[in-house]
Amino acid sequence: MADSPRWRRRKEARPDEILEAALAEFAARGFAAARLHDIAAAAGITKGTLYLYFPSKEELFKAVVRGTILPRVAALEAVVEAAEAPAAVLLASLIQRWSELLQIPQICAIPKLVLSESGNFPDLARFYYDEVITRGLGLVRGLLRRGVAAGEFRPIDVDYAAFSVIGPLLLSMLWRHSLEPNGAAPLDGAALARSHADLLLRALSMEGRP
Amino acid sequence: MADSPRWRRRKEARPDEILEAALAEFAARGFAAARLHDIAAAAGITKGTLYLYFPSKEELFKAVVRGTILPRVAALEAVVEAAEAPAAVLLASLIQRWSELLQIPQICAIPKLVLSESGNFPDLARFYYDEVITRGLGLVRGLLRRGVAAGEFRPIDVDYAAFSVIGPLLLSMLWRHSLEPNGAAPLDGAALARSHADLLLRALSMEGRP
Amino acid sequence: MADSPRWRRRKEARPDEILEAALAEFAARGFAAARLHDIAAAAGITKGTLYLYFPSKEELFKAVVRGTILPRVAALEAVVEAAEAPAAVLLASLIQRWSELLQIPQICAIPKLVLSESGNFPDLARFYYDEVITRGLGLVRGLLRRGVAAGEFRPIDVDYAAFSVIGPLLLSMLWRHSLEPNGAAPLDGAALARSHADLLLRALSMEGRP
Amino acid sequence: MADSPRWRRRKEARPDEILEAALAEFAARGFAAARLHDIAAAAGITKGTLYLYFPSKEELFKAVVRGTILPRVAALEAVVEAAEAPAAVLLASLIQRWSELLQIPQICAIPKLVLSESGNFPDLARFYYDEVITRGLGLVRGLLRRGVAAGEFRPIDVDYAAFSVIGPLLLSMLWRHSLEPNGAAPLDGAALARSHADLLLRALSMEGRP
DNA sequence: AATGAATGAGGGTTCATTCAT
DNA sequence: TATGAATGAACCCTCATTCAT
Repeated sequence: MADSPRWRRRKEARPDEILEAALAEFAARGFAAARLHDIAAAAGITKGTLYLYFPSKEELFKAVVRGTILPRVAALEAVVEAAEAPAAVLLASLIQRWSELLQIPQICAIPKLVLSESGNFPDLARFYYDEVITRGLGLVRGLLRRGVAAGEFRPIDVDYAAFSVIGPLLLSMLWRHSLEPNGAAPLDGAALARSHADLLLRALSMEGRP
Repeated sequence: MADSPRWRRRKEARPDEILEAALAEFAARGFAAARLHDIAAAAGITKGTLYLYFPSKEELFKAVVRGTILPRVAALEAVVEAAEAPAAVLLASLIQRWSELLQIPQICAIPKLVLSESGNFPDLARFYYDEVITRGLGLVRGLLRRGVAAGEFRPIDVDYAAFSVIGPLLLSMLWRHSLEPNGAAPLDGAALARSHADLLLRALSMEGRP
Repeated sequence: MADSPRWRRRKEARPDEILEAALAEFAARGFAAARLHDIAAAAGITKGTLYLYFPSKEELFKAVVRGTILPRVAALEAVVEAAEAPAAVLLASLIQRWSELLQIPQICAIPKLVLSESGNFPDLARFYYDEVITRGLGLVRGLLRRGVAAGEFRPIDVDYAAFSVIGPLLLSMLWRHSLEPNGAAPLDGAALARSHADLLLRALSMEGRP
Repeated sequence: MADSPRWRRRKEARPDEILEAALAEFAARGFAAARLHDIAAAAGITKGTLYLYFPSKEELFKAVVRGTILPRVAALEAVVEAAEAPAAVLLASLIQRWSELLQIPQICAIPKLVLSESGNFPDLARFYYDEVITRGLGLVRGLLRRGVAAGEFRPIDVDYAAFSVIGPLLLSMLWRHSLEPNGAAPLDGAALARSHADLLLRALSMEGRP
């Protein structure tokens, strides 16, 4: 029994298993309504053990948000910054990459979680704003600016245009996470990405200009 | 003290005062973390009195969401359906009207509230999907369809295009409600509306087409 | 309307209507679980009005018990004291009279009520003991004593024999009130009275004695 | 203080300690008026700990009643069924055994508790009727039937006679529990048992019959 | 490292009682 | 006299957190 490999505890894997279980629970119920008992059970441990890894429910929650989202943002940034392609191509590619995140439920849960708990966790909202939103918006704005500067895009207010780019992508994540499980029509991420990119590129193009 | 009565009868005004206080509290903390004690205090009554008007915390929450959002949707519908103007004009007008809702914090709180609690209140999410989202999307889709049929807009996939229209508007509400209080740059609703409408109309226009 | 006789309030009748409703409610739920709201509703008035007639729930409860039981005891006492018949006849008659009380649910409820709440209402238990039990037992003991003195009954310990007389009668009331509504076999009060009287008279008789 | 731990693990002993404390509290106040806080304190624990052992106040109450009474009934049954003695001897023995239960306050509390709460706990009343009353009455009835069949007892209506046997025994329990603490004359259980048995045996005997 | 019994503060809910009308 | 809106104390129950094992 004691030496059965099934029961060998991988000490290093623990924190990640806990974070995964916690994300699922927090996403399903919100911070306040999530129970540590359920998180522990889902992670295959007991309540007391949680406290060996995280000092409180709050810290666990913050660790969940911080740990889940940052790597993704960095990945998207890399896509854009490394490339030399025309802005139009990069924009379409960025939208398409983002739409692929729709396949990952844990990712779709994060925006809802942060927006939901922004009132109770101001520092988390701030962190998310600084590390995710600002960087994400900056990514898009830089891209638009490049396009305008290169004469690919017509001159626009880049700051607000970025909202037109990102809004539908955020909407699709919230839709997937919060509405589809409650009877909403399922979303075809790829089709949405194509449609959105098509509209945006047309909106930005110089065509038809004198 | 002796000459100020402990309480006063205000049966008629009470429910609305309660709903207002409850919306503020639910919006700030979420359903689970909101305390009836605080809602009551904000409404100028005591906890027990809440139960003269609403049978439980849950029902109070549902009444808040239902009562706050429905009138607004109906108002927006009326704007579009009554008008005979070209689709492009209507679309710009719809976006501008919506952007005016950004001035009303209570309205901005609703989407977050529903998305946050969709996991704990499936029937509320369903109600919101049926009565708000479906009707809102339908409004936009009908408008786009009219424009396409009239030869004003180029032929597009109306279903997905509606996401491109609505996404940024939703984003602006969440931004105002959840991010601005936490350090995010303030949003100029009118400017955003102009920018978004400009991009959309360009994206939809026949110009530059053979 | 105002002069409709149906709605004429008989001020004098009020207290009794309240007592009746209160007895039913207290009997069904016990003192603590009975709700003044329900009592008032059953009496056709509102909660506040109760306080015009009784200063508190406790006093209402005491009035219920006191008002319901005392007249009955007095009636039974009169039966015995007035009569000149032989003790055996009187005993059978007393038992039969008592068994008739089984038809009156309100009466059957009283013993349970007093026994139930004796812990919370010591003065009520005391009152009941002094005014009902002592007098009831005294009635039976006096009767037995008369029979022994007259040579009708064999010499017995009158004090304890009274328990043998009264116990089954009490049991029948509790049975009717608490058990029959919960599936117990219905009791034939008259048959029980006959059987009990028959056994008692045989137990007390001189027959078979030298 | 520093050297006395705040609590100690006693998983095995706890349930019984709780049941004991709960019985005392329920017996003293009734179900509705009993406070879990007091029960917990009497058991040497805190309120929350109760819920580790019983899921609700109701279930605790039911466990109290079920756990306290069943063993006693079984014990009495064993006394009667195992014996080969004449019915008269058994009957006197049964009454005497029962009277010994008067020494155990917890037992005397049970009938009152069940009768009191029969309105609020129909299933408990049913359980008590099925498992205690029916079996107790059956015991007595079987014994009487044996005596009649053997020619020891005169022919009587066994069903009703059982009430004459049991009623005084129940009365003595209620007396002990509810009246003695409130000023009633103390009962001598042994003397009452002798008196009752004497009367019953005389009532049932064939003596003096032609 | 891991457990899970125990805690205790805090929340939702009920209801006897009060009092302006 | 009668109402019923309002109160506030008290109760059951939950659950994050602690700590002896």
